[in-house]
Amino acid sequence: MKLSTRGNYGVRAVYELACNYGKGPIQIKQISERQEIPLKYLEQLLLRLKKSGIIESVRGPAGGYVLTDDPSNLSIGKIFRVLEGPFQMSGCVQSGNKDHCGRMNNCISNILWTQLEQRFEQVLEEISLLDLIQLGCDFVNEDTLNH
Amino acid sequence: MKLSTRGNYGVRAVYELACNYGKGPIQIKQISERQEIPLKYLEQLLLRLKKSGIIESVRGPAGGYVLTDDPSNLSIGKIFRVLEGPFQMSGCVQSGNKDHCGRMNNCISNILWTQLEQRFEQVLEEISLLDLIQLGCDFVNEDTLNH
DNA sequence: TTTATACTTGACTATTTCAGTCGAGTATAT
DNA sequence: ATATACTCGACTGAAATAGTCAAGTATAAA
Repeated sequence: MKLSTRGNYGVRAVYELACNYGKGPIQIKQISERQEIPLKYLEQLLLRLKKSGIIESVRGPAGGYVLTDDPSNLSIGKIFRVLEGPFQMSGCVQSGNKDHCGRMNNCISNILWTQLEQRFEQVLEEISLLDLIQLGCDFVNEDTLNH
Repeated sequence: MKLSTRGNYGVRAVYELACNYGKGPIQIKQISERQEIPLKYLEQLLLRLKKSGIIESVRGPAGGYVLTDDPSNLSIGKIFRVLEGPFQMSGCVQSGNKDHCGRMNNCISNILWTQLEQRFEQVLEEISLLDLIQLGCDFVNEDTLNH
């Protein structure tokens, strides 16, 4: 059960923007260096995050990326969904998909997988970028995450 | 965030055994047909489940597979772990892995990913095969899964 | 003791995704 | 003008996925 690096990279990149929220743009090169993410790969990820509306770009000298909204309004689930798509426990069942796959009615997948997907997404939804900032850069308070 | 078919197939296959718990072995061919899982692929999965101790095999005519333990003692998380490995939010951080990756201390991944992994596994751990049986083949009671 | 049944094992394969690279292009502040 | 910094499309090697194929081995029953 391995998730790709994209969500991981994405959260770390946006975290850099969140730390600087309200203080102007941060350059992609800076993010790349601080978070040790390959620059050209990061470009792709930030572009997708921009198209989704999570971040904005400022072109030209002294440009960079900024967060469009307050860190408290951005969950890590939203970042994951943009970069990795929604959770899918199986090909035939997607959250909210009501289409029948032919054996829908004697398939235990039916609601079980949908439920699991929803609960996974819920876990990601509960943590905001503000939480990450407040917990500090170098260490995360386990109690808060456990809530 | 797509999980492979193996966990899905695995739960469905073991579900067939769980329904027949205490009533003798079920043949792989039967599982394959009822759950519409490719026979040769299913062989691989059942072999792994057998080696992990979750199921046992009986060779020869009238043979097949049986669950080694009561359905109430088997979580779907255990099946997933055998067939897909533990949750990994990224390559560098695994639950319980205390090795340093060089930038461990200024990496927000550090405890965050570990926490997420644990909470995901917890979700899978909460649902037993008995739950699945009791909820019935054709429909799953959402309230129980939401608990 | 043969035989049919059913699990066991290893090797092989096509397709897709991942993770990343490369190179050219566009917008803009100075 | 020009240097800076984001944009975009195409390309690539490696790995995982989702299977298939072809041989085994163990055993109950005739």
